[in-house]
Amino acid sequence: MNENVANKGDLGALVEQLYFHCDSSNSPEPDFPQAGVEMKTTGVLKRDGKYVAKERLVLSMIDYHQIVLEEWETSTFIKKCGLMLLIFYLYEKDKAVFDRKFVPAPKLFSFPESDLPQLIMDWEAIRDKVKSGRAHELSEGDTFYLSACRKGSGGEREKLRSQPFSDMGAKSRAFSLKQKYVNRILDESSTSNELLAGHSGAGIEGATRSRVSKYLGMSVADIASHLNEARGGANDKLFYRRLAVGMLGGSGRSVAELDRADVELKTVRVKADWAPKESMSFPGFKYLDLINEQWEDSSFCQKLNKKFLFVVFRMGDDHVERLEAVFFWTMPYDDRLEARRVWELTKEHVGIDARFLPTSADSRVAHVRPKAANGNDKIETPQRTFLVKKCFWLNAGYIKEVILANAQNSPSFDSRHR
DNA sequence: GCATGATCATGC
DNA sequence: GCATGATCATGC
Repeated sequence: MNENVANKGDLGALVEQLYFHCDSSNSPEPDFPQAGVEMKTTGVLKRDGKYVAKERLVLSMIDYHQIVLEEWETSTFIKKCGLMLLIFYLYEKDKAVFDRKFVPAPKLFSFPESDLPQLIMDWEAIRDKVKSGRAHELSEGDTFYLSACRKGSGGEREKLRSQPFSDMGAKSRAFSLKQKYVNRILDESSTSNELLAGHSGAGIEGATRSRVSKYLGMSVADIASHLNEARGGANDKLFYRRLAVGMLGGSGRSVAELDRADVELKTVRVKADWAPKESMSFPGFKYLDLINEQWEDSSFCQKLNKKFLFVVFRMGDDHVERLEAVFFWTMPYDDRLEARRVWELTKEHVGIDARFLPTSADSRVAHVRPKAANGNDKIETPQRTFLVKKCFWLNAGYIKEVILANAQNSPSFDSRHR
């Protein structure tokens, strides 16, 4: 056993061999078959006095040929990971594995009863995607707690696996618990294990639907008075977001239950014809960072791989703005490829002349535009010039497509708009 | 009326 | 001080 910081599996293997005197293996059986316990070693960071997950917790590999034959209760996954010994260590960069501290205390973990409805829905969503011959389209954004994350390193990473109902090769993936979900496991003080209080049986989608149903079709003015919210100044750009958060039962800027599931909340205001007033912005990038990044590691890619919750307000023909639609959305595979193309194009152009980046005419899906405090808010480019900060945007036209495809059930959806 | 550039308010 | 989510403003 060599002491190699780079080998991410080493610490787990060391603990298994030196402490528990057993072999590390990649078998579908739990690490301790007699006890039915799977051991997982994972890094944590300390933030504001609390332990938080360094990353998602990767569990067992997904066998595309096997999972389509399975049900949750008797699945390979639940056999292996139904009961886990979670061993945490404090991740400190550049520290050799032997020197790491094991904090907080290990935890014998099984999935809480209240999370099961959602976990099962997640597992089934992954299985059913493979069943429909779309294993190659899997995305972490497909699900809420349990996701299908990329797994494999170096050359292995690009190696494709076969899937049962399609000739397309699919990237190898493993079940994983989202980072935010692991944070909840770590958070001892976490009182609420509920999905959305009072609606746990329905999963996050169902719970969200029942939360907002009473507001659908209601005018913005009525919603605001219901929630005791008021528009701030003339430039209150977060008013609609506060309404959305309020309707979803959250406070401040976010809804705790959706945060834990790593859901990206987006409020969209559309005109009578369902066209958004604006394109949709994403976090800014630094020119100098972008040229050294890979797509998979870019923040744009990571955002687009999330599950989104759209809260759509529409200006009616009667000039009254209403809550028109609330729906979850995951970016379709082909559109993720197109977003990637725009990103790669941007990376290439930033390297040549950062003044000229893709505009909305260059792609159906995404473009690049400023996102800065003002005209003086500039950062350095590879050409050693300084340009105003920018970010990626999803085109308003693309967002319109998404909304039209998902808002059919809204109170005043009119098929003529399709 | 859209595309593009410019900027605001807020929370951490 | 900056990242974030969002909207304003202007020219074509």
